[in-house]
Amino acid sequence: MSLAHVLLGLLGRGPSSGWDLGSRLTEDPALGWNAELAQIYPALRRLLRGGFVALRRRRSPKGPPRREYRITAAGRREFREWLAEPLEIPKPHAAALARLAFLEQRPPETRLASIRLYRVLLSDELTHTSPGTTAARRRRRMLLETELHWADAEIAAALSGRTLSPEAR
Amino acid sequence: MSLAHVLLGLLGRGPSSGWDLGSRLTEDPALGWNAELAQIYPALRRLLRGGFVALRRRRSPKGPPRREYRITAAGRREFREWLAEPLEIPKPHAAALARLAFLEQRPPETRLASIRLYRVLLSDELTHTSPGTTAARRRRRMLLETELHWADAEIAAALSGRTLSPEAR
DNA sequence: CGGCAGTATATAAACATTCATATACTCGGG
DNA sequence: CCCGAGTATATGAATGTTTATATACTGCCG
Repeated sequence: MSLAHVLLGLLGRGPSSGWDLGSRLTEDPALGWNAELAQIYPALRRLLRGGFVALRRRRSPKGPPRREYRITAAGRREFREWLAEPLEIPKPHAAALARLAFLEQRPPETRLASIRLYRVLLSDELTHTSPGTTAARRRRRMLLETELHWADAEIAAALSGRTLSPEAR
Repeated sequence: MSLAHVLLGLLGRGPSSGWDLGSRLTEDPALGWNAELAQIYPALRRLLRGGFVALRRRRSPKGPPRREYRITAAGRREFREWLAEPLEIPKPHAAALARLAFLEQRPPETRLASIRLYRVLLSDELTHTSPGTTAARRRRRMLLETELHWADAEIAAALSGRTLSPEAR
């Protein structure tokens, strides 16, 4: 049950609404978790019922009234316990990676095209990535850079394998 | 719906049973997907009903009879279409990363301890990782190595910040 | 021969996540 | 003044995933 705890973590930095929490999750992939609003709203209600957050309605300059949640002492306690739980290397669940894993079975042109496309996505992502102001962001940036190197190496290898003239300097 | 397609991909390398597919998924994290047996068995049945795989029962040297599935022409077609779908940078869903993202809020000792623990996990994982025989495995290995570097840098930074004597050679 | 470990399949229930859809309020442009 | 875009909350249905549990067959050890 990570979503609830990630929300508590974000609320620990200051009160905010479900909408804001959703934006922060999708805007900062270094947070390590993503969720739709349809998931966040019920989660906040459960947290409220459990006494981990408190609610204050505020009318907003635009749009309907905001429901601002702030973390309670019980919420902080719960969050700290979750933070202290033993870490684990995550098990992968990513369609893109699954596709990459089967590339070897495809003809070289297809393979090359896929990796090139993935490379574009990676460099896009890297340019939209904020500089490493926290450990988690530094980590994410380093990983993206490594993936970029990997993609370049695979592209070079595919080219040299196809043309039989080693271009992989 | 990635699980079904990953199973088709694995079956493309040769017939196998639900049990074997499960083992392969958990043993090779470079495949990019993980699933429990409780999820794999129903998925295989759906593939069978859809005509994407065919079933043959074989008695095994030990244990109950194996149900071996092999991919059909329709299955290969379906798999190829899935492979051709556009790639996307995955959205993160990993409790460990979510914890790391909130480390900044914790006292330096806690932070240091957590990163050190994560470093142990990483180097464990790296020693159990088979050499890069495929693009996906090379990718995974490179990423693990990068994470290791990241962890070392963070540890060094935490130490120098705490002791005020820069040990980060 | 009784129990344990490993192989193998299976299901129900609980839980988590995504997708589609609806509503409401504000502001600015046509 | 109506419409679209952006802000904000919400729900139902479908789908996907995990956890707990059950069964069965074999070989080995005590």
